[in-house]
Amino acid sequence: MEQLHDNSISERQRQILSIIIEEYVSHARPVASEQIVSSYHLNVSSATVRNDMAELERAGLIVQPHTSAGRVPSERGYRYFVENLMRPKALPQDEQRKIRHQFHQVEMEADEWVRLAASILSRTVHSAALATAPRSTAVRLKHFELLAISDSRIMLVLVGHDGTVAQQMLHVDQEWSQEELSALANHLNGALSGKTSHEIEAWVNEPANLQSILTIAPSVLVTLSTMLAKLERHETAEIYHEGLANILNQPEFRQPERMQQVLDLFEHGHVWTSIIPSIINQDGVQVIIGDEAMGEGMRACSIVLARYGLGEHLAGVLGVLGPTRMPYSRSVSSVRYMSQLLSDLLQKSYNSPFSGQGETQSE
Amino acid sequence: MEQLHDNSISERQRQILSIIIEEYVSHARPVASEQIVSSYHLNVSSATVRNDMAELERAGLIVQPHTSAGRVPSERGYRYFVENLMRPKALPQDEQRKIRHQFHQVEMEADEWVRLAASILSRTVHSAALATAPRSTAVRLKHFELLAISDSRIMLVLVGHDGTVAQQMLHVDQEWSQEELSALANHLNGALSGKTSHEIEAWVNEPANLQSILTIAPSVLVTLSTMLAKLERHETAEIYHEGLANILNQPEFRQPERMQQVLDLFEHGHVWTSIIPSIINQDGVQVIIGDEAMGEGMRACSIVLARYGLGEHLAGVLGVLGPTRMPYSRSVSSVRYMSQLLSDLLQKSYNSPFSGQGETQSE
DNA sequence: CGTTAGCACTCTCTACATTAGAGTGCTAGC
DNA sequence: GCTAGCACTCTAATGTAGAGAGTGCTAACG
Repeated sequence: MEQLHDNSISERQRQILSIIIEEYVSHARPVASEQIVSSYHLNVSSATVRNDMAELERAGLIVQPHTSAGRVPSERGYRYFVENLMRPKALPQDEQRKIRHQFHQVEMEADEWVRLAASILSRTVHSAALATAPRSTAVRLKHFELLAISDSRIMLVLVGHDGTVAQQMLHVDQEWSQEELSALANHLNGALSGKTSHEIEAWVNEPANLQSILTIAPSVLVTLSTMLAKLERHETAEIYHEGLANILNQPEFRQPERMQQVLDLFEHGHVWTSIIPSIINQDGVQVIIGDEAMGEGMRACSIVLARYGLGEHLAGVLGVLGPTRMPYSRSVSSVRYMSQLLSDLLQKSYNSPFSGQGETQSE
Repeated sequence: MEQLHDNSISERQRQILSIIIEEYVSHARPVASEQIVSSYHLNVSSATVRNDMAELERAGLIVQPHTSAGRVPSERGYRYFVENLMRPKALPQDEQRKIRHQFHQVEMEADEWVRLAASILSRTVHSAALATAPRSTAVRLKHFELLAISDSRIMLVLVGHDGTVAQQMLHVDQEWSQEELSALANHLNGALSGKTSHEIEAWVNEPANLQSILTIAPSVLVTLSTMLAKLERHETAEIYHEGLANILNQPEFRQPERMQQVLDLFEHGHVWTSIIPSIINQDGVQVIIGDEAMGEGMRACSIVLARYGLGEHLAGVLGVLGPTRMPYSRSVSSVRYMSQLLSDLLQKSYNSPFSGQGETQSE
């Protein structure tokens, strides 16, 4: 049925591609035709497999490191596998139980859960794992403080209704006493508590609201609003990571420059800031292979990511990063299960008084 | 004059030890007697140097990887060098200028400075660098919030007078409404704002203070006090790090297990939590060689650390981590200079309204 | 007694040649 | 369309020899 659909890859060729990928992923060395017929009973000879491999190579799905070597999947090959061939099955029951057990063992907080999730992921998939703590997608201001730091600097600290915090320095050209600042903060807290970034923005535009307030009020308000907005977009989210050693030990990262790139990624992860917001807004597990989404030079790396959270209200991202030679099926299963699990835990823990406007629900 | 002082290491032998260390540090390969006399004019022959080297080996300061190889410094050798031989001179003027330039280029905040400091350190010393943001050594409560998260959980968020923040979850056996919690927080904020952890502790012990307050008040107060105390001890301090690739590329970290150890150190740095508080309370640059302070297995690593900050009030830690084969002299100079520079910057920036009780100073 | 030239000895490293073997592509035949 | 068979290519492993690096020791020298 599917034979014609993508030009002229026969069913058996697909099967061979699958085998090559599986074998290569687990043994990290080129796969030979003889090896395929002996390990899997295809009812054809190695010569036939060779012919098929020649075809797969022509289609750009596998490559040959050198003349007398077996075949290795190409990036396109992995992509094809992930999209058409692989069928990730759920994690085995006992593994699921073991994982759940670790979570239930100790009563913990969201941040700890996320850290634990990264740790477990990195171990089950044997690669690096990463995760961000859950954040509300619509943060409401709970309270903020203005602190006089020096003549020209004021620190603004805000607390969201969900407990998230953010700090930012404000530069002003006039000196303000702590008393003046506290008074201003008091006044504004009364008016703004419970508002979102948009609502604050709107409030500022009501001329009446700004009368008889200190002259720095506008800049304070703008800063407040943008800080809330940043929180919502997860721009300031801290990213937990774990298991770097797992992938840096892999043969493909022996070359110093490859290693350098991966480490850069984790030390000042500019890349994440572009990827994470896009993941947050999608359902399901996303697979990024090679340099598909990241800059050139992140070849040799793949990422499997998923969103977790409570519907619209609270969300985070978690996933694994490994070499392109990665067990995609297992990774996808693990990431999917873990995101589901984390969502469930959050559900139980935050049957959330702040999830909506006034709608408080209880069990 | 110093000849006798430590048993029978002659002046020339010390000189030879210095040369061996310098050479080995920069070229990463065992140093031969011939190499020493040809590169440095010692006015003696290689045979003499060999005799001295035999003696140095007997003293445990150098070792020989195999029979026909040159010598390599031992951990004791490095330690001896750091304590008796090396004289770190200030960084060259132009380098100092270049570094200062990077700081002055952009007006920044303390956190950014610290990050930049780590980044510069890692580049000037060519190893990994780490730094913690400055924290007050006596944090006063500015404000706190109680947030109803679910039936049995309350989140406590506190803001210090210097802008530091901390969050913690509280478990309670009774359900509290957000209104009740806010009222309690309001009341307590009024009474406690400006107090240190000790003062809060004392306040709690005044029986009169706890009358007619909600029953969860005591646990809230205890939590508040311990959170403040943790802040002061830098236990929750985030550690910036940079330049991991610099050291993981070094030949001594080729073995996977070595690499593993270093990465563990950075991923969940339990080690730091014990080292950092002890550094905070000392002046000057500390050098930790091999597994002197860290667990077994951190062989092959050395750390050079120093405190920076404003007298008693505000302090942080910064330093570099590299292989034991590290340019100690340069590291010490760099760390010293950087800590001085950071202290100066803080001095100028935080001519601090909150450094003492009420003593506000201005320029 | 400290220093040195000389030398034997040990060990490593490199180059080179050789071989074994892995794996393919192709051809001819079923 | 499949397969047996084979020539061809390239890699990886092995062995050998020689060069070179570096030492320790000894005997001689001031």
